[in-house]
Amino acid sequence: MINVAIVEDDDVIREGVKEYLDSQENMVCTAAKSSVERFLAILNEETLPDVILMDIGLPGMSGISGMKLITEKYTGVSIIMFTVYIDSHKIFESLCAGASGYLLKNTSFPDMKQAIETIHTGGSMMSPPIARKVMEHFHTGRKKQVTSPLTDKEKEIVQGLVDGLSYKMIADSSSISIETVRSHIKNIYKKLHVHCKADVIRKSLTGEI
Amino acid sequence: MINVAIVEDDDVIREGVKEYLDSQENMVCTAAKSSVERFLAILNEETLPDVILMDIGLPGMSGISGMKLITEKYTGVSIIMFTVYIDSHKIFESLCAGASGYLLKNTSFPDMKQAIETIHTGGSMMSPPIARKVMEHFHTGRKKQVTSPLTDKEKEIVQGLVDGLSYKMIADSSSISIETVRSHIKNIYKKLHVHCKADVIRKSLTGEI
DNA sequence: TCTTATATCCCACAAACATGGGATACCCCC
DNA sequence: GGGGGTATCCCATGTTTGTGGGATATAAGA
Repeated sequence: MINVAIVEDDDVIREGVKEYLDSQENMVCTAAKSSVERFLAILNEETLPDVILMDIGLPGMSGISGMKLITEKYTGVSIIMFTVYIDSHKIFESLCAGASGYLLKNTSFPDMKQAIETIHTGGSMMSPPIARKVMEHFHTGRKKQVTSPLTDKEKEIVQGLVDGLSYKMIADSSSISIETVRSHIKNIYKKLHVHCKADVIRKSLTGEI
Repeated sequence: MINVAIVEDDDVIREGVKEYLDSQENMVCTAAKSSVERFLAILNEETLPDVILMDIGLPGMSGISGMKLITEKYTGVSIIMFTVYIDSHKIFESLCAGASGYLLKNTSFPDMKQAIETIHTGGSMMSPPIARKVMEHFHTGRKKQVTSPLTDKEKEIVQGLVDGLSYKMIADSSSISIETVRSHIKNIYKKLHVHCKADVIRKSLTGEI
């Protein structure tokens, strides 16, 4: 049984969600409050739910501020932001503050149920437009390693090192002699001005190459 | 009608997915290739699909490298990474390289279909464990000390390794004997279940410790 | 009190790595 | 045609690392 709470000021939505959740055989809505303040007033170790559906635009304290307070005090509770905002700033503020999921209010009840189940089992769920924003956030970070002085073969060797393989294992996986691997590595060290494997791995993982 | 291509070296999976997609009334699998090289050989403006399902662990060029080539040349195509890797490094490398989705291979056919539809309409989809990793990436400042089984001294040694120092250099910088460093490292290896320095560095840099 | 974890040190041996030499062959470019 | 870069292989030598054994001391728990 998954204990769920909802903090949402719109009466129709809040009560509708509560009714739907209570009608599921594997979950129960233990609290349905219209503001963070009212929710905090009844929150303690005993009433702590597994998952909280939290609106962002609330009267009084915002859902994001509320989430920060709750996650600081109680570990182990997962919070799903439940809102109409597709605004990047609110999304990333929520994620950075510890949200485990981000659902838009147009999400269907079955999808909401699935999201709650997923998050309860350690996964995470975002509505597709939110996921798109998050993805695009990473896409902006691509532009650098055109400067890599390494050849494809050398990059392949480097990947082997990063994967924790020994020279022998790299040689086998590329079907070349260990001596060839050693030779490539000598050239890699020269190009990168390093003198040990650890440096190559660090440079690779930190994006320096 | 959504044109989909799949690049996957496992014959059973590739043909199974192709068959499933072709049996859907709103999509068609226009290409099913076993390597990036073979896919690129038939790829042009006419054969360009709407969505590409791309394996990461492929013989020859990796799916991530393949994606970089494709997204650089053709804009407007969406690529879903389709793989067994839950490794943070691979996830973020994929996202930064322009992936529009990230599905694990245990994804059901209906979920896969939904992901393709979602991505085709401008959304994005990640398997829940992947979404969790992405979310955790934003959760700054919490999580560290709960996941790390290492003591402060051991973390100090690990930092030395990450910085590319030899045992001797770590010993000097901490004003302890090299034998003590070796002893700590033996304990670190035991705790992390690894057998070489490279693994420790990778785990540290990818946030696994 | 006894065990456990931590931190400090030592020895010895084998495996892996770093570095210096080579060699051959291919390809591209001037 | 020759020089430069790449890819492939080999040898020798010394260093670093990995792993197995120890030892001592202290602090924290069961």
